[in-house]
Amino acid sequence: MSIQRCCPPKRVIRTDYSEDAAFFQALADEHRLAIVASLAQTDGEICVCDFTDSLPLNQPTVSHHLRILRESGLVTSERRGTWVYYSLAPDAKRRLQQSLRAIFEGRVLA
Amino acid sequence: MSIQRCCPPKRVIRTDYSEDAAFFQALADEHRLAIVASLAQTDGEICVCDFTDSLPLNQPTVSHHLRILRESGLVTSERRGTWVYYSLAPDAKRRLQQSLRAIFEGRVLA
DNA sequence: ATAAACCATCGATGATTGTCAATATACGCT
DNA sequence: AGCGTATATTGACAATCATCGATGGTTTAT
Repeated sequence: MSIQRCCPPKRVIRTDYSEDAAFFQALADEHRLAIVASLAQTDGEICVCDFTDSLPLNQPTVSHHLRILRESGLVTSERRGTWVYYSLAPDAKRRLQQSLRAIFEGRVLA
Repeated sequence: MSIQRCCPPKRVIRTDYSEDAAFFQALADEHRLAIVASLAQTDGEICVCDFTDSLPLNQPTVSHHLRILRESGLVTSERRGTWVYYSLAPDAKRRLQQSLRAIFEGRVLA
C-alpha cells in the first residue's frame, strides 16, 4: 500500500511576520524590558541619567539599548538642554497588542 | 552656581524581567511567528511535515525553530507513529498577555 | 531484514548581538 | 574661549543565533 499521509494537510500560514518579529526582538532583552516598564509605569518621561544610574550597565550600553527601543518606535526621545528624556510612544501598548492579535487571531484588516 | 539636577529622580524599575525577555526572544523570528500563528489559528495540531513543506527553510532549520518554541513552553509536541504533531500550549496566549501586563502595568501579585 | 520516510541532533559557518573602553558631540556655565 | 557634564557613536570582542549538510534514530511498509 502506498504511504499514508500524516493527516489532512493543515494550512501553514504564509503571512509575513517580520514586522512583528522586529517588535518582539526589541523586547527580547531584560534591560530593555526594565526600561520600557519604567517608562510605562511612570507618568511622563525619564532622563537618560536615571537609567545609567540605576541599570547595572555602563553608559554606552544603556545608550545602545535606548537606541534599539527608539528605532523600534516603542519609545521617543527629546533633548532639553544637557539632558535627554525618553518617553513611551503613545501607541506602544496598542501596537504590541495588535501584534499579539495578529498572531493568535489573524491580522485585522483595515 | 552648582549644576542643577536633570529632574526629580524618577524610579527606574529593578524588577527582573529575564523570564519575560526569554519569552519575547522566542517570538523574535518571523518564521517562529508563522509557526505559532498557524498553530493558533488552526484547531488542533500540525504535523512537522506541513511546516517543512510550507516554510522556506530546510528541515533541520524547521526542527531548530520548533525546538526553541518547545523549550520556551509556548508549544508542545507529540509523536504518533512516524509523525510528530505540534500544538499551541493551552496557556500560551495568557502567558504572553501576562508578560505584557507585567511590563505596562506592573506585575500582578499572587 | 530491508527499504523508505519522518524527524532530531551534530558540526560548521556567517551574521547578529550585548557589552565596554575610548572618543566624539552637544550643551550650559563661567 | 574654555571647562565640565550628559549623551551618542565608534571599534573591538565574546557570545549567541539562524541556517544548512550530514548523520542518526525511529517507525512503517514490504
